[in-house]
Amino acid sequence: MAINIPRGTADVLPGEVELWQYIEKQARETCKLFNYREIRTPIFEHTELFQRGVGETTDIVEKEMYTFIDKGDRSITLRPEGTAAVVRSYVENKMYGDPVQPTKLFYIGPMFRYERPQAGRMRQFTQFGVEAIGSNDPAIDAEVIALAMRFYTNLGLKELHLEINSVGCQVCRPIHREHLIQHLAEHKDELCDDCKSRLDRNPLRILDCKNEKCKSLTKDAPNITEHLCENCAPQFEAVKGYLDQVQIPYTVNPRMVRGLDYYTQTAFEIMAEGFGSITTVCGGGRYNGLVEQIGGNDMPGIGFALSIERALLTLKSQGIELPVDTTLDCYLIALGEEAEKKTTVLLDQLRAHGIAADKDYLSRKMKAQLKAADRYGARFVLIVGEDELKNNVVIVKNMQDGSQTEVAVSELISYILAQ
RNA sequence: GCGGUCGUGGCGAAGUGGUUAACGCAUCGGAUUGUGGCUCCGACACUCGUGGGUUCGAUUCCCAUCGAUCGCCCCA
Repeated sequence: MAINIPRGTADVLPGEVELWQYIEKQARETCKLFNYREIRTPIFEHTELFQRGVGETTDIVEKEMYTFIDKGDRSITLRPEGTAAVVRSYVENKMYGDPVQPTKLFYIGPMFRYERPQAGRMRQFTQFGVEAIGSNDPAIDAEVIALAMRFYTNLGLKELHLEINSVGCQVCRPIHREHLIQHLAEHKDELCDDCKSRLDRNPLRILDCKNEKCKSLTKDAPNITEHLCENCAPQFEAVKGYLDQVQIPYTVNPRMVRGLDYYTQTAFEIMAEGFGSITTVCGGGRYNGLVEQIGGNDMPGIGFALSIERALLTLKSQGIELPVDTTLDCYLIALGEEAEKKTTVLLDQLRAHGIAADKDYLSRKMKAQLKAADRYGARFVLIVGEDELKNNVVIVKNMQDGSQTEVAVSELISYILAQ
């Protein structure tokens, strides 16, 4: 019995990998435009990093981490998200001391969460994320959002929809939380089972419930955006103002919450018409307590993360074709043993001059070789038979229009390069 | 962790309690002895996911198991 791929993982095969390369290139170029620099951190970290950074009571830490004990008896975890690790590196490498500030970083890489796979949710998935650490300026909140929007619009995604909210800070959020619990406590029995447990664990989540009864119960629940403190309220207003100025449309969703503990103030999600039940294609927000939480100074930060898998699914469901090049410059066909030797030399010369070239290795008939050339998207087929060998020429067949000409072997490279 | 659907050649997809298991695509060969994308002809299944049960007989019925997929929870 053959061994198959672990659940929730996927092979990216030739044909699809070109789409990945294209998307990753777009991500890097967008970051370049916004002056964010790439950082690569390990795929595993000490478990404690995520327990402290992401939060003990989050679903990620409670039940979704790939954690194991290594041979040195250390508890290690495959990273379930990128922010905690980037902040760890920021603190460890004392980036707050860099002359250039704020610290603007991005990463692209695999993340791991143990859960049931479904459309757009895998156990190993790939996130592109951005972090700006060291500035509390609401303009940088808008910049981070603009970066994500620019990335998606450059890919050609349509019907993007930005939702933002402020989840407050250590001052106003606990107060709002208490208000909410008081409001809901009266109707506790009417809440759905999930929300009953949320009441203690994460009451803000109840506002986000899709259950109709819960929706009606929270209809006149206190709104955090109306009870932000004197720091958070103007911050939120300023972020919205900057978004208006760069003409990024948004809707305020006072019920939007983030699943990770470290978020403060600005929270946002980008939604898109997409696949299955999941439409969130980017999530992010400000995390002003996180750096300190991980052992650094009190430094503000903001970032987002998006999944390349979801981006690809969304592009596909919107029928958007990415411009990928899968052509081959030359395909060589040899007829006879002597010609075979000759094409081996020609192949090497073509490649040495930067011309992508290939030949048959399955002893197929000429007809089948031409078919193969066609499949490879070859622009030219170079044919060498006995006559050509004798005259020191090569037949160059243009696969677009079917025309062909004889070219002297000595002229071949320059002829192809001129095309 | 819970629920729905599904599991037949490389891929897609019919089908029946009884024996030669359709078809389409792809692949290979031929029509066209050195010329592709069109057409025609031909070739191509040691286990119909795995294990067990019912039966004279199961790929078809039942049970279990594994896997895939979609959804819930939660999130990217």
